[in-house]
Amino acid sequence: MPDGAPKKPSRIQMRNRSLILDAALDVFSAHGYRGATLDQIAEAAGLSKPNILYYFAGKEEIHVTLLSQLMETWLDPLVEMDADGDPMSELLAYVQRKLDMSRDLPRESRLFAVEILQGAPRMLPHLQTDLKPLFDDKCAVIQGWMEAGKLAQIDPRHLMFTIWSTTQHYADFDAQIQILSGDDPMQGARLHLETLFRRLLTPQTS
Amino acid sequence: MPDGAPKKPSRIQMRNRSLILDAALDVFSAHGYRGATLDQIAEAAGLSKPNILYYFAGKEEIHVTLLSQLMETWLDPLVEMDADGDPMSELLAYVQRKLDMSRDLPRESRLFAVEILQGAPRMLPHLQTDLKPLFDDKCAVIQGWMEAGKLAQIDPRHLMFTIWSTTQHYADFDAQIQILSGDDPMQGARLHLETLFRRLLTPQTS
DNA sequence: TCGTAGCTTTACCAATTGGTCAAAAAGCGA
DNA sequence: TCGCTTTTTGACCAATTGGTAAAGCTACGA
Repeated sequence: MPDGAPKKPSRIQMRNRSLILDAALDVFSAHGYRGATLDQIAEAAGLSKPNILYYFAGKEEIHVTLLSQLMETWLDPLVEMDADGDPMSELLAYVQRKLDMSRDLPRESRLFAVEILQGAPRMLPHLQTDLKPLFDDKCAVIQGWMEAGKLAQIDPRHLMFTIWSTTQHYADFDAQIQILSGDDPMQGARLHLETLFRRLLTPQTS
Repeated sequence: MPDGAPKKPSRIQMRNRSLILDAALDVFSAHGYRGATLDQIAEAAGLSKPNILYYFAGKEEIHVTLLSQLMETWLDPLVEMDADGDPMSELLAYVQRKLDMSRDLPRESRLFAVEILQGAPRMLPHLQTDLKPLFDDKCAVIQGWMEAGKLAQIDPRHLMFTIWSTTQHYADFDAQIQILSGDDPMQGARLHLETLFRRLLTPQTS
């Protein structure tokens, strides 16, 4: 029995674990951590509650697993922003990738939002170790672009906040947007944000 | 016993009801409706649980009362936007008022956010009857300003979404911002948003 | 000062919660 | 097919939940 061998998971394990995580994503993103119940998750997954606890040690482990997986997905669009590419194209492409995520992964966006809203009790370490260095790095890249005259001057950190808030808003506040928006909001959002950030970032040759 | 007389509330009633609502704002904004418990609210208010239920019929009534009161406060900055004022000043002032609310009333902002995030189950009627007409009205005003050449052209509805998301972000995602922001974020936000919306809305005389 | 309306508390529900356990069932390699 | 591991289940538990009932306390006008 070599101690480090984690024993590859069976097909059943793979299937049920992802069944559970998918159900948990539904429930946690809709009710927050405290508002979610194992019974809801079990029913949504089509499994019995004790069976859920056969695959995960407890409610918290499910939540933490979900958040850890999400962190990667969430940072990916920012990682892809290339310091050597064309500044305006890179930033606009980043905005579009973030907007795509709001459209394609609204549950994940809400899970993230509700966690931060509640003070990020289970995610502060992740934010410190994963997000913070990446954020500082990319802000420096943007600062460099601005100093090179490729983009209009603006505080890079607040620029990032603006990108995040405007794009994620379409997932997180969907209920409100559905009420106020006439036609398909997402198509309009695409054009709107493209215009917004182009006007904001186009350098003025005085 | 004249039936329509609601009998003015005593001083004790006034004090305890507002004590409860303030405590409930803490708890609901931090955990959402399902995640909040009457015991938490009772402890935060410094009253016993049965005493809480003497003033409110139940958990839901507390929540609904809170949301109803909030709706007024929340719409007020938009109501104040004057169709007869200077367009650019009016819009920039609106942005600053919204940002002030994020700084001064972060709990209220989060209560609103968490309610919308979870599908606005207890607020859809309010949004329909209170927010929607006001929103349509103000969008028409902005549209008029743009057609008069006072502001650069952009979809007024998405402009409103952008104002809401960028300003409320500083209250709702405070936990994240604290990690990523060096100095006081609010002062930076003020300047950033002023620049942002000025660049976005300044008409280009081609 | 006393009575009564308004306020508060103690004791208590029934339902739901996260979680346990042992036994049953289902897979599955030989 | 056998025998063993993995998976699933039903019964159960202590703690917490929203809420109730009734008794006790307090303020305050007559």
